[in-house]
Amino acid sequence: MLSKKTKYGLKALTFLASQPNREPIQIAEVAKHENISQKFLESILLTLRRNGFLGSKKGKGGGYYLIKDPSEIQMTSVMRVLEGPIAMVPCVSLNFYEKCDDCPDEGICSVNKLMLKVRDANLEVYRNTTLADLITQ
Amino acid sequence: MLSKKTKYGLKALTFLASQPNREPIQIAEVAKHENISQKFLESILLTLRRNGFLGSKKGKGGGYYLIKDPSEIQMTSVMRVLEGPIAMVPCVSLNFYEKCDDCPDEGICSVNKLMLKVRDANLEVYRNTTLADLITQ
DNA sequence: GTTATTCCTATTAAATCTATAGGGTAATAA
DNA sequence: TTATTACCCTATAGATTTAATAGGAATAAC
Repeated sequence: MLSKKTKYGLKALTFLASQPNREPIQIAEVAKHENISQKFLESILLTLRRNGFLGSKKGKGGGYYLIKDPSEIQMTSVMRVLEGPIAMVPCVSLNFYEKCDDCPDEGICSVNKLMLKVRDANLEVYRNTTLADLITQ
Repeated sequence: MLSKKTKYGLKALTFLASQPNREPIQIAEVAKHENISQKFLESILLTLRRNGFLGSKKGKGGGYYLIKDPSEIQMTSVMRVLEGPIAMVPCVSLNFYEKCDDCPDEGICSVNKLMLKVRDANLEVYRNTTLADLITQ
């Protein structure tokens, strides 16, 4: 299952990307427009800012805004920041590799074999989809 | 993340599929060979039997065995039984469709748009992979 | 200085996953 | 028939993760 964090984060990014300009938009406005708990969204937007997707401005007239062109934001990076590893098991993860402690040999592991295919298929989708592709005209 | 239930279930299926014949194999033997808690595995094998993947024989000399040819067992059905829906959100699920309560219109939802692609990519993998493909010769 | 807004930490509530406990039931061999 | 073996089933506890809330600190505009 996709976590609500990722779901909300994607919706927020899309909303910001669909703005006519890059003026700061308040958290409250995003939350209202996308039906998201404002406090929860607050922490999500913070994560997105810390990871280089958003800029922010404090005080009156402040808010969040995209700092890249939507067509330059790949879903691979968005998913990794919000949802975590793209691989379903650590032993096939490119960025978060870990050996399974219960598995003596990855080379003959059926789970490894299947999840490698799944990872590649997902990567293919995420690499070829940018934020710009998700905006409905 | 892939649940341990699915992971263990896949390993058990592969182990049973790699047996030279279809004689019953005891739970204890599967558990030992695959480093799985026997009690946990017990419930997983039960699920697999109820869903038509395995047969079982009680009493002395009993155990579990495959009742289909490994090449006829698609990963789509295995994953649905063990892991649940293949889709990451209910609004793009083929077998478990549900409308998102926070989303007014799926047609213009960026999450829906992205997860549709992901679902299709995963289905493609699962449909084209059978248990036979996971056995290492 | 007042107001509006983001920023940050900690905590709680709920849900899910993993595993264990403990026995019940059926089949088989002798 | 008796003992044994092994599957069958339910309940529950512990651990982890997720989702959301609370409360205030810092910053900027006016």
